[in-house]
Amino acid sequence: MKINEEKFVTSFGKNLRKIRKTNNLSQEDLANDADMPISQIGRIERGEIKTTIGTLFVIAKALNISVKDLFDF
Amino acid sequence: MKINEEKFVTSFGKNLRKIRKTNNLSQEDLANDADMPISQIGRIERGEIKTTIGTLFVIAKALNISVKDLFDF
DNA sequence: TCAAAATAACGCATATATGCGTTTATGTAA
DNA sequence: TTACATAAACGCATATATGCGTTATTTTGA
Repeated sequence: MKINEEKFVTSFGKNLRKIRKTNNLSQEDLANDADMPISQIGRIERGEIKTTIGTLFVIAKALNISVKDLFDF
Repeated sequence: MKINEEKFVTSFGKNLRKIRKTNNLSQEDLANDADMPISQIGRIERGEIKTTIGTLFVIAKALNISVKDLFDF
């Protein structure tokens, strides 16, 4: 993918990790709350994949924040 | 997918369409600016698919807005 | 009503996200 | 160190987003 898009995806992952840690949740905790595999949380946080808005929705819900907040970086 | 997620995806699509029309762009215009197929824009706006954050990025860029703004609904 | 523009709705191949498991590496506290 | 928790890094099958056409349908303006 293009360089800027790549940067965006990694920034998103870092921001998600930051939010998760702020809430004192492990990847496993978040995975359980969002009802998704731990491995997927890891891949998203590392910026390996471009996750979908469906996943954004369930993650935001598990974190009790809005999807907008996931892009506050 | 779950009912709430479905609603979220359709809401997102409607919001994108609203933003696009506010900017007086046809689907073709936006598709050209974002360098993606017209059909994909249509499917996203109709809520048929759960697009990825990579696509969110290129669409937001084409609209000269931030990804956050795409979720302002 | 007519013509043109815009959008919807297909089909199909390919790329990639997801889901699930296992193994390795890293960090952290006793 | 040792033990434990956490995260990374794999592999693999399946579901789905994407890309690119083509054809219908709807909308819009003259």
